[in-house]
Amino acid sequence: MKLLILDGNSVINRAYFGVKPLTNREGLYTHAIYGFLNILERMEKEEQPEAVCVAFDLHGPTFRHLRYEGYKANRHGMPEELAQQMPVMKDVLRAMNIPIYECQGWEADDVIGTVGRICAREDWECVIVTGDRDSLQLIDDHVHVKLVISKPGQTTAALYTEQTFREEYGFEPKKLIDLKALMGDSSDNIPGVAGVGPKTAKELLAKFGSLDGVYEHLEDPSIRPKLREKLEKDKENAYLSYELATIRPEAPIAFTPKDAVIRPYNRLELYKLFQKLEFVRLIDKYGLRGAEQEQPQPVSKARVLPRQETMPETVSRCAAYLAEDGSLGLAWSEGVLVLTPMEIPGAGLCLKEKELILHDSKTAMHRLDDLGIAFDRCVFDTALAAYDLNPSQSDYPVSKLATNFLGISVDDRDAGSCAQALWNLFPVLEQQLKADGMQRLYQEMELPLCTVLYRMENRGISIHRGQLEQFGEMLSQRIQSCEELIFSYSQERFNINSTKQLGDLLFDKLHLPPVKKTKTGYSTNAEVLEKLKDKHPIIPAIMDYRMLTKLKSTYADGLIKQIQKDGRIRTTFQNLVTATGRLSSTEPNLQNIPVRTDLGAEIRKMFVPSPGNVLVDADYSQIELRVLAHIARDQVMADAFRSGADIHTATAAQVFDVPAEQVTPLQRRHAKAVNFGIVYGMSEFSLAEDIGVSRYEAKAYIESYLNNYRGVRTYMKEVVEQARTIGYTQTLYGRRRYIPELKSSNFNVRSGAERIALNTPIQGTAADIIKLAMIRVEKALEQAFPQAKLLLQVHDELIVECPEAMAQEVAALISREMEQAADLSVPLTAEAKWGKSWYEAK
DNA sequence: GAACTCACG
DNA sequence: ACGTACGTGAGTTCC
Repeated sequence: MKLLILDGNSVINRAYFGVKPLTNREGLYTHAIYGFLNILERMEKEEQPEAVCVAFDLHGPTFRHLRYEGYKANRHGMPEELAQQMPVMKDVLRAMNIPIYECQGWEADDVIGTVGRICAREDWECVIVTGDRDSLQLIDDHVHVKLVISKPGQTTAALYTEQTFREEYGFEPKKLIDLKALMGDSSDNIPGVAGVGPKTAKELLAKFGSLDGVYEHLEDPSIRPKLREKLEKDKENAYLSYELATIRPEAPIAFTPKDAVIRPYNRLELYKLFQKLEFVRLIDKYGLRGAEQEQPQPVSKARVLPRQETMPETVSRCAAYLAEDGSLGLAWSEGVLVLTPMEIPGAGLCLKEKELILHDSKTAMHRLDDLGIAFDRCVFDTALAAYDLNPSQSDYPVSKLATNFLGISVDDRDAGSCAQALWNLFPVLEQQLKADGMQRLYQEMELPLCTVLYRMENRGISIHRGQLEQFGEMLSQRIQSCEELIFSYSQERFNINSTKQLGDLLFDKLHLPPVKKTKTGYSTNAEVLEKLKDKHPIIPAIMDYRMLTKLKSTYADGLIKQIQKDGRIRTTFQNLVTATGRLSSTEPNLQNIPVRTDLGAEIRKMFVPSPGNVLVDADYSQIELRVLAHIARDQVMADAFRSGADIHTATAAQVFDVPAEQVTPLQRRHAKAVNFGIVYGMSEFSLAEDIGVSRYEAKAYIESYLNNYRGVRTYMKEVVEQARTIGYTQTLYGRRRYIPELKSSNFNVRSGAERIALNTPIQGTAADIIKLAMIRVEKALEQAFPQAKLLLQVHDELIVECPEAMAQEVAALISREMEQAADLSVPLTAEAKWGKSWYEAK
């Protein structure tokens, strides 16, 4: 068992100097707290302790800590910005249920030493986190020190054990006191012996072993007369320094390691504090989103199961967890079993006919595959359930769920504890899903989809490597001539990829008018370049360069790297990532393959079917607007869709009050922009920007739009209002997203939240519908055309490969299944095409 | 690691 | 008066 104790003053001091000053809108400094939490999180991750606590000096950050950092302290001994953060820091720790130890008349070091000694007595390992080398004297076989070293931009920590200390210093940790007694420590007001520095002190110790040893051998001939004189003169100081440097591990504190065992956060308190500190990202990171609405969790809902030698074959349901190191934990109603990676092959494990509880089932299925363990049915995925309960978190490790839902502490590396936790989490999460009205969403959409995604990932898609390489070579040539053109204009060579260098050239040397600024300098993005393209011939060349290098590095070179031995590329579909319920795609991302430019779309020619097959590509037509028409119950928009008309033309006809036949292409283009913008909660400013009309005109468009689509106007207002009241917004199928920022007093934060509240039900419902469609398509193909395989999903589009001969029928089946996936008040249409490449099928 | 840019729906 | 469109992932530069 391991306890982590932070030297609070030292750590917050490191944090304070390690990050840029930051205040919240009330002017309260927050950066030291942020940095402290960062270090705490890092240390917990690296050390995986069972218990955590913090020691503080009672009088706040001391003069010596600051001097140590080279900081010129004011007359109060510490900067106001740090002093201010101390009480809030302690509040945060209290909300995290991390005990704080401090003791009148005793320094934090003494308290830490005391804690270390008690740990040793109870056979706990104690790891001290500090930025201060003083604590190194406490090292023994139970006590280790994690020394935090902050360099600009990064913070690392080195673990010191007896051995590593000895390697660095050449003597035992306790002798650090003798060293200090001799050399002193100006930052700590320890005088030492005048004229004796680190080098001499080390030499003396190496020879005579200790301070006493040095004075016993004062007459030793190896001590030069001058040095002997200094030592004699400051003997008293040396022994005083010895006392001062000695940490006294006898502070009168009530402590046992059990007091510090990691407990669940006080979620509501921590949530409120993070809100106050405006640590919005931490709210998600700590899984606190929606904490306002929750009932307090019971202390512990977990059952501890006894370890067993084997799992009986009669067990019909079990939880299985694969730890990072490859060991497998199994937990069932009576017991828990752990198999190390070495034991797994010989265990003859068969999980067929068992109902499995998995954590991130899609990944788990791949890994079980790799191990050759047969399995069949996953009845619950704990990570997926946690994601559905709150999709805004950054990740869903078992440790986090165990803390939040069971009130226990679990090490993510311990397969047995994790399996046990999964077993215990299952009923709790299921109950919570039910309570939040997401049981059907989970059982009928999310869980079945995992198997579909798992199969799609296994299948991959075939890529024409040769053509892709050829395309890359062509790009290289074009990039080179583009570069030459740019340098002929710039009169100097520079790194075109560097926005800093490019900005300097365009706006300082060539004196082009800066259009926009970023946090760090001039903006040079496509939008800016577009506005400048007529002002200097270098601009179009840069635009070309950007396009070409993007295609080369991300797509040509990037995809080639990912091609596997069988000529296929396999993406990972992330189903636990987005806040809206969409999927995402990584390594590689196959959801952002170019299509908008002709040259980019060439990439799609390299995505090809297996021999003898075709790719069928089916996409929903205007699914988000149809969803909007349905959810907003907008009769006018619904009628437009029912009539089968082009929605942008119909919108233009409404907005500009002309017959549909008389809508000009420009009017249609503007109406299309409004249709899109509405879905995102766009302002008139942005619309004006987008379509190049005055703000005044843009406002008139929106007004006219909302006057015609009355249902949409009402919806926009009501959906935000409801979200503010209940704390979350939801899709047609009950998927939730908590949006606490709706109550922010910061205009920007609140406005952003309102747009999210408006957009999420639309984007999320569309995502739900295509998920249902995927399950239907996979099933229908399996039955009717088993050679046809679903390969990719791109938000509103499915890509299937099938033998050429059945293309037409398969296409018809896919579009039918997609269209019937949801029953809305407007028709849902999906068009399917096919061809010998993705390019042709689109 | 943060910032910037750009690819997609 | 504010600052100005939702959701993603990847490559590059710079501190």
